[in-house]
Amino acid sequence: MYNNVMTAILHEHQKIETEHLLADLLVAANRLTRVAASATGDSTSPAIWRTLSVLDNHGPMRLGELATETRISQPTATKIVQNLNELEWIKRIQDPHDARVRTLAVAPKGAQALKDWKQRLGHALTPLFGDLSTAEWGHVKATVDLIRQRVRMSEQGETTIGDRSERGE
Amino acid sequence: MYNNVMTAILHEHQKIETEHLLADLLVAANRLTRVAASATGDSTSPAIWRTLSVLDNHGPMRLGELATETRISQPTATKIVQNLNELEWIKRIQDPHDARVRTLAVAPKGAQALKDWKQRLGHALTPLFGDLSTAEWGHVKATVDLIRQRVRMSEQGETTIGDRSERGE
DNA sequence: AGCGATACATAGCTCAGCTATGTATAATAA
DNA sequence: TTATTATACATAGCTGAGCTATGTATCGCT
Repeated sequence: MYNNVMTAILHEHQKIETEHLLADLLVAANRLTRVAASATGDSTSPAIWRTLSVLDNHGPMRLGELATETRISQPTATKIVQNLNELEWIKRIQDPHDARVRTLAVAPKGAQALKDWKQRLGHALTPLFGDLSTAEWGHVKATVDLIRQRVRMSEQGETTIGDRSERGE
Repeated sequence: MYNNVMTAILHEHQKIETEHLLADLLVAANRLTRVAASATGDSTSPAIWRTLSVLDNHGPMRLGELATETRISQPTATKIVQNLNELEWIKRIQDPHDARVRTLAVAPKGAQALKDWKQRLGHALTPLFGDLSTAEWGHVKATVDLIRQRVRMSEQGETTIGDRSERGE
């Protein structure tokens, strides 16, 4: 039965149109973000959750590291981190060897907030996604894993702009 | 061989943890958006592409319709539409029966811009996604289709805030 | 001791999101 | 027909995320 689903994909879409698929994925996900925002009434920005998630998955990291990892400029990272700090969702740790460095770590409050948000979001979208089959959840999970993996890959590959040092000034 | 992939999902993850999966999807997609933005150097905002895509898929629609469909407030829709209009990517058509209504449609220039963007994005992410198997593309495509379908479903379901008329004022 | 490089902060801009409110037109009731 | 209410969109004005340019403090090295 599950194999039928697979066969359907392989036969009906033997040639999947991948040309626009990634763009369509981003647009669809963006729309889903809006649906989620209105369904949960969440006023906290996606950037906050993104940053907190990265910090949570990756463990303690420097501000600059966080900026390049999440592909935002260093000043933008500074601002988001300030917001997270005011919420007491992260803590800034002074590096004992380098006074310039602020190492960032998720605070217990932040870990809880993240967990709660994911759960709230899941529940809010249950009316829409509650009836998904195991196979369909499998597609979603595979996609999430894929994206995560490739985003991690991208850390080395592409051009990074933002710090003077990296533009050779 | 492709069946092995499927079997792997079904056996190794017989019980997929769906609790946080949707949140993880949104976060991952958000990160991918950042990767794409930095890879393409695209200065045009995701909101512009989202709005243009919706208009392109749906066909001509009113501003208010666009706002509820994309789950943004009417004033936000007005602003985005103004930006799209300045780019000449959409056209505003006067409704002959109701002078208040501005019907919006994608202009040829906009359709081209959207197509070009999707292609640029696809190419820019080829280093990351070029090696995906047919099965993996299948997962992505299935996920995109799922999201689209459920987002469309959400039009009726959830609470809509934004217009005075809908808050009973 | 001094000087370039580095890590982060600040200033100041644009755009996307919001609520509250204004304005013009339609629809309806007096 | 005219006045009232409802509707469709625009405007005002705020916050936060994104950016570039630049400032400040510290490190590393000569």
